[in-house]
Amino acid sequence: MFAEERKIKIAKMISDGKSVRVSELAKLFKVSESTIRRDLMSMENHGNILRTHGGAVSNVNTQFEPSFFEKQEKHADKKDTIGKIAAGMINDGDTVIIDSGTTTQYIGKYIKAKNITIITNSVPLSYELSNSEDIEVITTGGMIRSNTKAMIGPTAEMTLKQFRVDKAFIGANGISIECGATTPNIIEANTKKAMIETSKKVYIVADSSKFNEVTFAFICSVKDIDCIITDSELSEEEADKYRQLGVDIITRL
Amino acid sequence: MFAEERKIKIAKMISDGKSVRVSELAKLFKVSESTIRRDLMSMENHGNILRTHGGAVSNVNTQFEPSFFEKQEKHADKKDTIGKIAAGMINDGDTVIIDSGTTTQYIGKYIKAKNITIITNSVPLSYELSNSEDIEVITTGGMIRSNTKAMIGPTAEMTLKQFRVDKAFIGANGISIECGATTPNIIEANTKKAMIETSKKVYIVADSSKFNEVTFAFICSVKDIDCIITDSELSEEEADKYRQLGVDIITRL
DNA sequence: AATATTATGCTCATTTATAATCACATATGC
DNA sequence: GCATATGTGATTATAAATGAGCATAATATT
Repeated sequence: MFAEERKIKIAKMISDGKSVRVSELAKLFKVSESTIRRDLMSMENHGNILRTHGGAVSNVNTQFEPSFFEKQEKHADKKDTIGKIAAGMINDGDTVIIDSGTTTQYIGKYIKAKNITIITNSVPLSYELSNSEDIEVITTGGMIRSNTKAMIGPTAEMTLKQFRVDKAFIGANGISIECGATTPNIIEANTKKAMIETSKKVYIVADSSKFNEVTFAFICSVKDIDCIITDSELSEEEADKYRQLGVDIITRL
Repeated sequence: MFAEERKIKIAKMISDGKSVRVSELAKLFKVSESTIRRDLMSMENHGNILRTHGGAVSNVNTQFEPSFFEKQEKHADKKDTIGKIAAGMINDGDTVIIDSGTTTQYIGKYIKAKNITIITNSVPLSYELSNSEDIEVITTGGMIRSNTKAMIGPTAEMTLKQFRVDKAFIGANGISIECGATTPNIIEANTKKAMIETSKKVYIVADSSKFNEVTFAFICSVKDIDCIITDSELSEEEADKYRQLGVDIITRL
């Protein structure tokens, strides 16, 4: 490992939003702390990190615009857990679709499976996943919605028709027994429909606040859903309603 | 084994994401370390790689952190100017293809035209452009190459076939009168070909170090090119050779 | 507030890689 | 044939990267 490679990796860790510690980096790269300090010093001189006592943090707004992250802030810890649960459903060798969205975004950081293929219509997620050596990433293409960074529309749907995958993780803004899964944008809804048609097994990921909500555009009815991954604040009575319709409800690891 | 063959092989190793060591390359090719160093030096001057103490690494895994690497990346200022010139070619209402790559990436920040549609296969560029209200962004989709963050392959080509645009800005690693435009990766070359077929007018963007270089995979011949945007270090004699073949050469604003 | 703990900057020594030579061989053009 | 250019290998002084030791500075604990 060259000094430059090490610095690039450190820069990546920091720009991913993680803060780093000198001691940890030294262990991770198997070099002395002096070396790590020198790395951080040169990186700070180049301008993109901010050193702290004990390590370093990012000093710029990371690649994703604030509005995108602001959204993520709401229910962030719940979404994080949901992401972790969903990632655990992915096995070695799987082919998977991951929808764009603030909740599905969290799945990426917890994927441990090797040798998997992921199709996604999320620009930031595709970027993140493509840094992993164990994941082949395919994007759907399509028009980008500027606020969600989702690739949608006929192009995305055409791409999805070319594939057949094991599992699809779909986000939704509303879930109800009567109206199924819904989302505000009709084009995005169509893209989600195409994802569902492409997958053998359909997982809906949505925090508990989305239940008993109905938004504008229809994605699918409850019977089309194999499994809903949500957080533990969903009441047992509510969960049972879905279970009686044959939908698995998972609320914890 | 010719020197050029050796360089091409080294370039391929690096563009596959591997880092290379001078000592290993010397053993592998059965030449002295001096020779390997000379190879790497010339490759670095051509902007293809980033040398390190002991070897070299790829210089293209850096797209989301431009400010950190700008100083380290060779020809950054030239690429910046080229990007500015290219952006000036885009008029209000145009439909445009922008290829992935370190040079084309610079086009994004200078686009001033309103009400335009941009098709791109670059993940970071699509992200950046989608923040602009005046630009409709469409991505090609496809497999992501982890080091360049380019979406390539049959999916990308299929998407491109659905459209017809006014202008395409294509990057290339080598340009020569005899061999036309070339690039190291054959799948990426095919995607570039599809872009060229989709566009009425073809612009090649490449700094002057790319001239009289030939890399592995063929993109298009000189006669397929309408205009080459490069920097002012290209000699007038060289430029005239292309002009005589009907190619516009632009080296400054 | 005093003290303990931890992190830092600095210097130095060691290892390893590099640039700058020179020398030699092999093409290329006149 | 001769001059010139190009590619290569060997040599060596110079430079870069690293780790260790230690006094000083920053944080944590009592």
